Amino acid sequence: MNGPTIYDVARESGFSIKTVSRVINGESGVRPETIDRVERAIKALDYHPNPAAQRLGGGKLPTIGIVVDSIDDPFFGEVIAVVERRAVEMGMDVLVASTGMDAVRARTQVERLVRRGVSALIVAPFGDDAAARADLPDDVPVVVIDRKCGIEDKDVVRVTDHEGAVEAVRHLVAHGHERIAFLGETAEFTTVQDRLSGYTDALVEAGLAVEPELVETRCWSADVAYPLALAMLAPPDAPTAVFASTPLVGLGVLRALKRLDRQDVALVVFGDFPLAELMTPPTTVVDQRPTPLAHAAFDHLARRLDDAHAPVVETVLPTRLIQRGSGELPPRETS
Amino acid sequence: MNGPTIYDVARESGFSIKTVSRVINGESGVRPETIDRVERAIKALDYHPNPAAQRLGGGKLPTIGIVVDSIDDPFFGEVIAVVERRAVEMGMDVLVASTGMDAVRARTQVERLVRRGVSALIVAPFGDDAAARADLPDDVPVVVIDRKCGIEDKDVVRVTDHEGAVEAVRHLVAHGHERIAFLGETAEFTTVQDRLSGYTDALVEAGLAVEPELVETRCWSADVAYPLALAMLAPPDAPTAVFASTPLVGLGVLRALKRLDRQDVALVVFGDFPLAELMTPPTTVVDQRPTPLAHAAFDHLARRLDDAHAPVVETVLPTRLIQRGSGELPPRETS
DNA sequence: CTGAAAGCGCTTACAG
DNA sequence: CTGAAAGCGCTTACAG
Repeated sequence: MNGPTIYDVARESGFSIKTVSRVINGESGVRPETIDRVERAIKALDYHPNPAAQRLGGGKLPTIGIVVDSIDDPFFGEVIAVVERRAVEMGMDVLVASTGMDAVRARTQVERLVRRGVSALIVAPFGDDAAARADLPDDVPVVVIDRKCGIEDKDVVRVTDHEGAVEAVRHLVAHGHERIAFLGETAEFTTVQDRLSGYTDALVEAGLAVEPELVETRCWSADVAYPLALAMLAPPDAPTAVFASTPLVGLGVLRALKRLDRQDVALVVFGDFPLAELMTPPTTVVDQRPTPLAHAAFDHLARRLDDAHAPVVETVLPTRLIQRGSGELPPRETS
Repeated sequence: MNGPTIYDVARESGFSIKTVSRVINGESGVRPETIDRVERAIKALDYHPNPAAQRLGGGKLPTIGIVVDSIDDPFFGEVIAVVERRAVEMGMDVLVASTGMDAVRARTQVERLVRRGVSALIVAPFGDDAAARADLPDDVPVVVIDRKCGIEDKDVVRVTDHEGAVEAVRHLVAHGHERIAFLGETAEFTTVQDRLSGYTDALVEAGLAVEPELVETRCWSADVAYPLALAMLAPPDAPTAVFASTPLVGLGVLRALKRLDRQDVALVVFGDFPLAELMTPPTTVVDQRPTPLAHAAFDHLARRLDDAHAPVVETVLPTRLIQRGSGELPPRETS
């Protein structure tokens, strides 16, 4: 039931286990010929190091931990998919953990993964800035994704939240809208705060008033967003356009529009989502492109695994406006 | 940097490490008072057993491995989300692995997880029956999900593929359709074979002809399904209804319908998907309900973790037809 | 009901 | 450039 151990490889190759260990870990200062013989023995025996023993001996597990809001969120699903693929390529595997948007659980999940001995962590922090910062370990490489949360001592990969929101709202303005609603999640997140300030800035830039009754920041989930969107869009003096700060919020808005049987409300959603192109009209989005984001995060991870003291970097990826129809609707005639 | 060990707990509680070990593992034959004192010490020190040491000592890792086609598939995403939540409840964590629909990779992924020492595995097998069977280990509990692949010696949780397909096609027949297309993935899978036979059986039952040119089984992905659906639906004598064997295929069909600007083709998709209700018309589906399936799989896992020799069971969950509009369209007038 | 010993398969110092 | 020793933190037999 158990495979060959380092002792078997040592015997087979004629060297000591220490030398085999050196070869496995790619340490320098081993004669090429020795490396060759050891590798031959490893192949011959189909030897694979025991990760638990590696860890206990003093190393880390060949494992990457990833902590996200929820695994079945399409955005994070794509991120995890990319990370898993890249990890497998380097012979590592991936431990997933979700926070369920619960700050306490976010903390315990990170703690558990660190205790497990993961080599590195990719984390979408959750909670207020202070909590998010406190949750992250200092003895394990961490790459923060999606939200900065005021974290300065870790590598961060995020998108241009502010600029993306500005672009979205400018786009609506350019199509003639003057009364544009903002629907978003709680303002606890830097991300959403940035998107909200982008919204505000774009309005001011266009010389339009920021109407507080058109700003709704309590959309925690699609289910919560739905009635709030309904309330916002049902009245005769409803806004002619909506900017939704996340795909989940956008989903709530789309449900409300369907319910109201309205296809004349302009909509731009921050974050692309599957089937957006199949809506009627197809949904215009600001794409945050999870795949490049995940690749960038993994690149940083690999770099830091190589050199724990590499300088901290923050990568801010550009978003991209994808015009599909809903964002190009003209303002409807107000009754 | 390192937390307390079992020795610290032994010292703190006044017992030996063996007794502490007994308490940790819930072994019987320990005095209640002893248990109490040890647990108190564990709490006081905030002790957590080192998983790598547990594993190396002879146990398994408190870890569940899950192998699926792809992590960003909404169906599997939901399954993984449920499994992760349940696992965390029992203090275990989750290693994810994707096959990318590649039989070779399916094998190596399972092998890797077993080598890592996971306590149990949840696997959506990939490949032909013989390969799928050969891939699964016998020394680790395995629960097979979604596809049976002729596996008889493992717990299996799947849905009523045949009956679900029959119900879908009957539904279309009941709404007056006589020319119903089948679009699906390769016939390599039992799952799709069952859905195809359900389609055929329902047609025969209704006294309708099975027209080979209406059966397309080469839809590997949404991208492949799209042109095939286009080719099937563009001609003037196109079928009036479509049964899509998976959500991915359904997506291809929806794109084709959008492209053809047709809202009068009846459609039932096997497998629910997000935003189905927001299509025009809303998409009628046969829901395979990933959440109950995942819970059932986890229940089996927990049972087998308790008793490795529990009898093998196969759970077949019922599907559910959700009428949303697209499946209730009447046949269009043929030109 | 409890404990002392040996061992799991690696790694880290430390030698030479 | 290579190796012998000790130790990581648990568990499994085996005693008593």
